[in-house]
Amino acid sequence: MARAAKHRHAADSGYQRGEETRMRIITAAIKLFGERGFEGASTRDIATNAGVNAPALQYYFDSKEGVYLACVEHIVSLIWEALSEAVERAEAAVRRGAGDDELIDAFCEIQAQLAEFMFTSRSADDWRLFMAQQQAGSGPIAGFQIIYQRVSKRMSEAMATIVGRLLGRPANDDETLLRTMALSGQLMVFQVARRTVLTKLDWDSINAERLALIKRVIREQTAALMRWMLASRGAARPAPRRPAGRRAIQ
Amino acid sequence: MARAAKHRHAADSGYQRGEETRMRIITAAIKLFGERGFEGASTRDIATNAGVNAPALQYYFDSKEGVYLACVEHIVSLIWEALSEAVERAEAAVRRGAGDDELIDAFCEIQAQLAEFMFTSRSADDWRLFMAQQQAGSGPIAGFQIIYQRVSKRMSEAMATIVGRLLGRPANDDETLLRTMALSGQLMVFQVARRTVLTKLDWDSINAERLALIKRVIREQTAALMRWMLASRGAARPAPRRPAGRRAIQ
DNA sequence: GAAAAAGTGTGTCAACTGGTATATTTTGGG
DNA sequence: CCCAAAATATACCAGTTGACACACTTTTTC
Repeated sequence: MARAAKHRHAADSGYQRGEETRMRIITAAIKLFGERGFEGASTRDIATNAGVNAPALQYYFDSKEGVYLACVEHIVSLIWEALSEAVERAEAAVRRGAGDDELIDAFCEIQAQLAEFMFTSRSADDWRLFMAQQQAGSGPIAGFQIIYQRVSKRMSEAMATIVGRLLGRPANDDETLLRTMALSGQLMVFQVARRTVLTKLDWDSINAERLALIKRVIREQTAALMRWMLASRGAARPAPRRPAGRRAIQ
Repeated sequence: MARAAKHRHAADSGYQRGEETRMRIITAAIKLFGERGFEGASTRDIATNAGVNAPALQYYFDSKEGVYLACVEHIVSLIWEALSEAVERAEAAVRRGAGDDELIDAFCEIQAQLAEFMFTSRSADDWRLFMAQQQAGSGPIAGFQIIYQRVSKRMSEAMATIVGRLLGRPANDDETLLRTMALSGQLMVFQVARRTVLTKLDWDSINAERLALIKRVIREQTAALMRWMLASRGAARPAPRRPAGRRAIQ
């Protein structure tokens, strides 16, 4: 919080109006950063879009980078708000040594919450693009990493721990982590390549029914994969030729 | 090809020197567009990096957007060069009504080729970032879609057809397409979120050994999922209790 | 070997960028 | 009501951007 002193704007003042415009700026910035990337979005456009004038950005956030980081903070807090419950449940399940089915369920629940948030959160389109730009390398990546880790690290550690349990491997094992990421990729692809998805399915948007379909597919496949992991646990690795898990199917 | 007339440069002239510098510009542009996005990369920087002066870009490509589209064309042709064989094999397997195992293998082979290309292609880092920027929405997206479809459409149709066969559903069915994409996501995540992957695994780069591990994980999980699809084919959806087909597994 | 085409270099422009200095207005507590 | 803090607005700066006009050199062709 040492940085806060630099701002001319006292973030925690009793003044309400300041907080409001601060929020308007962040909202507009997320949208424009998402659409055009960090360098592509000009501070002037952000200001106009937020209904303020250009120096307001310096007043509230010191610099363009400050605006960007404030956007990250805002998005991260939104995500965590949506995921914390599921993640904490998963952590608890692991701690108390829950059974395999329960672990699988906890994992799927995190994914389900994530999917729900990805597709239904208000202004989801805006921050999803923002995140995509970030992954692509746009913006002050160092600052992003620091802030983003708050939610990402904890979530993926919870997921990796579960996968590790099922595999009978350490949670920080290379293979465990890779498998966890591949699992997450099933859902992630719908966030990152949403445009491609919509085009290929000839969908105009994602309504409740379609979201339910996506969630079902992801859940089924994730559960199937995790049961497969369970079944092949301990099996000799280099010979996966034979039908190792006959009754591994649910 | 109507656009070609606009260029002062005759792309198919006998002149060799022109083609060379044209290529140097594209190479430099892919790198810079990838690092900084379409708007973040300046034509001057691209020119300097390519060892030419600024107006050369207008001379060869008419405009900044022209440079960008030429980059897309170049990348797409590289990708297709790497994937065409595997895709054509898959298409052939489908046509001749090959067995399930063979279809699964053909699918995995496409993924394997893609992985190989993603991680080992010369200057892979450059065009991967370029693609990531594109997916994020940076750059003249309309032009990209048109060009990119040349490879993307055919590849994903081949993959969807195989998945459809295994599921006993049409290839253009919503569920088929979603499952195909979720499958692809397992690999895609390593392209899109490579930075996250490297950080979480504490890897500095991806060497041959690590690539082999990734490919094995993806292949195993993809094959497992596809066998699961096969096994649950025809089973009543809400009650996947019975091990419907044990002979279906491999 | 000269004319024409292809390619390269120099100088310049108007538009826009992020940021600053500096009013002016609005707000809230005494 | 008053006045200091908070918030908003005006005018401006130096640097960069994409693009252009035009002169120059190299290569090909007849």
